[in-house]
Order: sequence, then C-alpha cells, then structure tokens
Amino acid sequence: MPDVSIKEVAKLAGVSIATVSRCINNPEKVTEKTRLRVREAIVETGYSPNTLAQSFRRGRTNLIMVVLPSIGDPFFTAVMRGVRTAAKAKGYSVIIEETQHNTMTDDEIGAMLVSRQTDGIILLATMSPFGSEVLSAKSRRRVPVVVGCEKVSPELADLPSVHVDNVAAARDATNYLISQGHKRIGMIYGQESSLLTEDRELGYRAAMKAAKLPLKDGWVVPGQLSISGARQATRELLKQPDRPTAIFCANDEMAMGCMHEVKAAGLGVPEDVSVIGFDDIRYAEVMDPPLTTISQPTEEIGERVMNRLCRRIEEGRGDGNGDSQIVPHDLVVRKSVGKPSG
Amino acid sequence: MPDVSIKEVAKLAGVSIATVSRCINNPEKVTEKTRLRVREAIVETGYSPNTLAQSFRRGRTNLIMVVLPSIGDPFFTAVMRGVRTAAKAKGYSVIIEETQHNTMTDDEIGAMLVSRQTDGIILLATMSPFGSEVLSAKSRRRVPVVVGCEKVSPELADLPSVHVDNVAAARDATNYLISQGHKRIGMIYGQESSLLTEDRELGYRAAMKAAKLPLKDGWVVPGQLSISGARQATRELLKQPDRPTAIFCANDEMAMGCMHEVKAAGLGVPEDVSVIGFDDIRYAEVMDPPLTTISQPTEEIGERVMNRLCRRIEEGRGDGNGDSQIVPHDLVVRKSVGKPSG
DNA sequence: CTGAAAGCGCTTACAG
DNA sequence: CTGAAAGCGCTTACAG
Repeated sequence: MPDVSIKEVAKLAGVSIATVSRCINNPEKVTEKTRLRVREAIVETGYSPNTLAQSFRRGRTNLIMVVLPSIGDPFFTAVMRGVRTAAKAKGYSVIIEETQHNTMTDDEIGAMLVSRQTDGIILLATMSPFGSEVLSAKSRRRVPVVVGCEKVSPELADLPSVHVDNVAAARDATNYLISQGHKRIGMIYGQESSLLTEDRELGYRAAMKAAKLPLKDGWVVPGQLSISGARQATRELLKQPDRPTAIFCANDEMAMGCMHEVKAAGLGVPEDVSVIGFDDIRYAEVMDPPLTTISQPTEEIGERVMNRLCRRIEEGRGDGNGDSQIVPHDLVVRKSVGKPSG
Repeated sequence: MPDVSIKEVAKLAGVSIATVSRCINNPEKVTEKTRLRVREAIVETGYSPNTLAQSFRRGRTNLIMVVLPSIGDPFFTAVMRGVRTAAKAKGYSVIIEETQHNTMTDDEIGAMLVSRQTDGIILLATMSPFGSEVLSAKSRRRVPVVVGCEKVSPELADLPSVHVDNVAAARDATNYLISQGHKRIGMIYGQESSLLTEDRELGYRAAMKAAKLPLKDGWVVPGQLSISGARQATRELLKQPDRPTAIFCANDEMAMGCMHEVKAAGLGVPEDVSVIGFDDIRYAEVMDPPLTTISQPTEEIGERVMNRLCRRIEEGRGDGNGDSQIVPHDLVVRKSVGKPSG
C-alpha cells in the first residue's frame, strides 16, 4: 500500500505507464476497454498517485497560503470558512500564517512568503510598508496575490482585493452614535500600522468632523486588536476628564474587553457608556448587553477572495489590474448603545 | 528569478550540481573555498531550491495535517498556537481540516486523510467509530498519527496522545458545584459521538453518584459544542419542573450561550442559576459574570502533541505504543457560581 | 573533497 | 489510441 507506483499498475494491466497516467488524467484519450482494465488494476493494487511526484512534475502544489493577523479572532475564522469552502471546491489546501502572534520582523515575513512553495497567497493582514516591499519584490514574481478584508496599501496597488468600505462603515457606526445624541465619542483602534484600523479611524474622524463635534486628545487610543489591549485602552478612556459617553471599538474582540472594563468600573452599558463594535462576530449577540455593531459578509469575502485567486492562478501569473471589489456592510442595532446620560 | 535552478548556480560557480547541493545540505562535506564560491553564486543568481523537487526527492512534504472539530472554538485556536510554534521550530507547515463545519461523512473523512500527502496527522477531533476504522486501516499505514485533547478511542488504542484527564476534571467541576451546596445540577454536553464530551459527562455522572444526588432525565442535554446549540439546551433545562440550580457546560463556548439564555429568561447568574464551563478560553474572564471554569494547558498540549508527532516521524512510521500523557487541569474560580437560592 | 550518474514517480510531446 | 522516451530539479551512493 504505501509504495505501489504507477509501474506496478501498468504491469498488472499490461499497458505502459503513460496509459495509466492517461486513464487517470485524460480518460477520454483512452479506449473504454483499456480504461476498465486499468481501473481494475488500480483497485487491485490499491494504487493512488504520489502527489509529491505530481506536484513536482506539474510545478504546482495545490497549496495556498493565507496571511492574517490572528486566527484567534472569530472574524477571521469566519472569513476562513469562506476561503476553505472555495478552496476545497477547487482542490486546494490552505496554510495559514499569523503575523500578529509571532510578531515577525519584515525579513521573516518575506522569508515566510517565499519559503513554502504555494500556488498563491491571500493577504488578510496589513503588511508594514517594508513588508509590502518585500512582498512586491520577491513573492509577487512567483505567485499571484489577492488581498482581503482591507484596502490594499499603495505599494501593492495593482493587487485585486475584496473588502467592505471600512471608511464608510466606520462613519456609519459613528453617525449612529451621533444620531443617538452622543457628542463625546471615543475610539479604540487597533495598532499603528494596520490599514484596517486606519480606515476605520478615518471614518470615525470624518463623521466627527462632519458633525462638528470636538475630538480631544486621549479619545483615540490603540487597543492592539486584543481583549487585554482594549481593556487597557478603556481604562485610559474612562480616566479622561471629559469622559466619552460612547466608545467606538474597531472590532468586536476589543468591544468585549471594552465593555467588561466599563462594567468593572461600576458604570452601566449603555446607561453610562455606550459601546459599538465592528465585525459582528458570533459572540456579539450573546454579550451582555448584546453588542450593536457593523456586520461584514465574512464568508462571502472569503469565497470571493479565494475565487479571484484561483482565477489568477489559472490565468498564469500576470499582474493584477488592482481592481478592488467592495462588499456591503450593515449596521446591526442591538442593546449596547443608548442615549447619553449626561 | 522564478526559474533559476541548481544548474545555473553550478555553472556560475564552476562546480557540479552535486557540490551545490552539498553546500546547502551538508556544508561540512565541502571545502571552505568552494563553499564560499558557491554561496556567492547563489546570491548572485538569487537561487533558492525548488521545494517541490526536494519534497519529491526526499519523499517528505514537511506538511502535517491537523483534524479538529472547529477552528472557530478559541480553545482549539489556543491549542493550535502550541502546535504551530512547535511545527515552525521543526520546519513544518500545517494544514487544518475541520470535521464539524462540513459535517463530513466517514468516507469523506477517510478520503481527506489520505488525499493530501502529509508527513503526519494530529487528531484533535473524535472520529466516529467508522471514521476511526478508516483511519486505522488506510492512513495509519502511511504516516504517524498522534491524538490530542481527548483520550484515544479503543479502535486506535495504539496511538500516543496528550490530554487532560477529562473525567477527573469534570468531576472536579461538578464537585465544586456540590461543595457550594447545589443539589440539582444539569449538564450540557457536546454531541453523541464526541469522546471529549463523553468523558466529561462520565465525570459529571460519577460526581453526582458519589454525592448521592439525583439525576433526572432532562437534566443532561446536548449542546452541539456551539452557542446556538447551548442556547437551545438551556431553554430545555429551564423548562424542567425541578429546574437545576446549576449547569455544567462541557465547554466555555457553550457556557456563553447558556449564560445568555439564563439571563434572557430573567434569571440571575449566579443568584438563580450557577454556570460552570470548561476550557478557560480567553473570553471567560470578560464574561458577565466572569466564568468559573476548568483550565487546560492549551499551548502545552499543542506543543507536546506536535513534538511527539515529530519524534514518530523521525523514527520512521513504527506503530505507537499507545502511551498517553496526561497534563494537569485546574479549577479557575470566578463569579459565575454561587450558593443555590432555593 | 568532488564529479558523473542514477533515479525518485510522474506527465507529455512525439512517433507510430 | 498507445508506447518509448525525455525530463521536471533535486539528492546520494559510488568512484576517483
């Protein structure tokens, strides 16, 4: 079983190995009779092609690499569901690389991108500018790359992408808070170098400006896209002399930490402080209170990104046209936002 | 760049391809002088070995497959962190296959296990009995398999494994509830065919029996390891004439759904119903109230499973001795368990 | 220490 | 439709 090769099958069926190969890969090029004979021999020997040899010969691995900040975030898990579904349908396996957890240096990111031979790369994570350079210099030459969940950075402008309009969505979230009467609105963003977060911050600032609301220093703090980061950030926010009456968190994961800290400070959500998130992860609905947030069509994003990648792989490498597909977002109103108390 | 092979390097360095190969893989077998000359040629040409050819030639992929119920569960995400860390250290990439999401048939599981050539398999998911058979029949012959997070099923008894003592841990959880004065204790387990869940149910039943507490029908309900399943289960539990004063959830994910439903029913946690979970996922601490639960050394489990797999890969296939390593669990007391009200 | 050569298991023009 | 043969890029005994 472990080591029956195409030769054994050929011998047993009384044909050449070329014919066996054809039976498997181009059955229409073979007589019905031989096809049956070979099939029998395959069954009898328990043969299955050595995928290593196939990959080598064909020059493709049927492996794609997905780079994302953290698979732990339920949002990315959901996107990956879509990626996986589409990948499986096309016969690809996927390898996931996290950038956040192992806080890689740019060189390491570059090395990672080229080290493991894959047929394509999906970027769901912002690269630092230098990381982007590494990518565009080295990896782009070898395999197609598609971006998902966030806009593409200027250095990679020719890559296709699929994402919501993060700026508009953040504006919608902020405007919703404003519409409820809030004037002092804080924001917890991710981290400095995150495009995702950058866009959401942009949207927030735009909405505040459009509403002519003041924007104090110390009202916009980083939360590292993590629970602990958000808890820290929330404590900062609550210390402000003019404490915000509402907080916009750049993702739901952080909103969970934020809400916890607000309550730990003896304040009520939403009576004292309203909280709004982003992503609509599956926990949003069972939080206490249930989280008002922006939902994204996660599975759809994943599938579309994967399908676009497949198309590029099939077309041969070829530079992308940088075409970016915007998918719709949605404000999901639950219970974590109320009118301001003060 | 995309297509410089070992030949070009050899020509440029004025040596044979064998020597180039040696410089890369066994530098000590080569003179310092040639080594330097070759290194230069490698840099100049921008050569990097074709991993497809290497894999093929060496007969190994440096790829391992992890089978788990759902990557969405933060518990498994945490275990995977350990797996990844250890894998990276040894030069392996990992492919994840989820059984729960795509509710695969046994045949599909079998096909999946053999389809993609990997150097080894880590099972973090229970296979149905038939799935196990497929596995032991087909796949075991080809590559080493190691089990993590749960005991190994009888059919696979010779596989090594790393996990907590789920029975003992569940007993500890239940005993803690009992020690707080609870007598009517319900349980939400996962699903019928889950060993993980089975053991936790066993521990619960053992503790109840030891304490001579009654165990009504309808107090032990399945929650499918999901939030929605747990919500449904909780509603059932709350409908019971003798409503339990405490609920033991077989994992934290379900505890989140459970707690939400208890509160949605207008009851207080823990004033009216105490809730205890299992896993100590990162959200446990920020739940409202913070969840009392059993913690597992997730990262350690992941690393150890991966390391054991590596050892087996290095040793050649060889049947396992079925040795199972038990890692310690811990009761983490927070606020979701109180004294019974009635 | 180094090179020539065999061979890993397949796929695919090229003849027939 | 089928077979003989070349070759994908590497690694590794085997001589020297």
